[in-house]
Amino acid sequence: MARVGRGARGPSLKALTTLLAGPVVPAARGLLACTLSAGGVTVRLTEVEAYEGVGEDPASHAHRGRTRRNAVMFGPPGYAYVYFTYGMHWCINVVCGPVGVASAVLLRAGEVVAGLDIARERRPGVRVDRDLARGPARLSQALGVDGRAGGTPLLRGDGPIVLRPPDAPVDASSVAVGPRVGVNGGADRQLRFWIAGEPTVSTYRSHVSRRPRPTG
DNA sequence: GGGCCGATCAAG
DNA sequence: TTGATCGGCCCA
Repeated sequence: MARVGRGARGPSLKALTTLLAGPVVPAARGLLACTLSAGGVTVRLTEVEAYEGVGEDPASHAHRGRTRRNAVMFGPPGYAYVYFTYGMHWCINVVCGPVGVASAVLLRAGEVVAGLDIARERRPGVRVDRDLARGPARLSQALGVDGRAGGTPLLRGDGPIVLRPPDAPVDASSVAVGPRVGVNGGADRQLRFWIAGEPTVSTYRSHVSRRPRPTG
């Protein structure tokens, strides 16, 4: 769909900036295959989830309106919303939409493409490189990202986290869609996007378990 | 001021 | 299947 000229070259930084300022679904799709660099490690994003803003998406942190915690979501696009959950995990979001619209994209998984040694150090016990950034909290841990990176710009290139457009665009036919993970409200909506066939995608909960009833 | 729950992960 | 572990948010 996206006709980006210049051969196999992906979208420009400017194009990505524009994309993030718009509706969250195209923004989420456009974040696939982008690279994210922090703390000496670079990952290629393989799985993301879109979250709408106030009112329409019960699963969104901004659903109930603006609070001190989610204030970044209401700001300009292209900034990091980093939140802490389950008493131990950090997760990274890219703020989307214009100022006042609190949509965001949760970065769920990626493939480590640079800084492999550092990522392995940050995630001791991981046997397979595929698992280094497989899952939102793992992704943050591999990059060494925590709450301190919250509210910083991602596209400017001078912050703790640097987001760059993909080297090569993702073919639309290779993007898979499904329901979001661990979401109660709005679970029926198809707002999770990943690159089909990527081993780094956390597909273990891609759909409801279909285990047959023991006794019928 | 108190209690509950969460956009998770890893081990049994 | 369940424990770990703590900040945000709701209710009193």
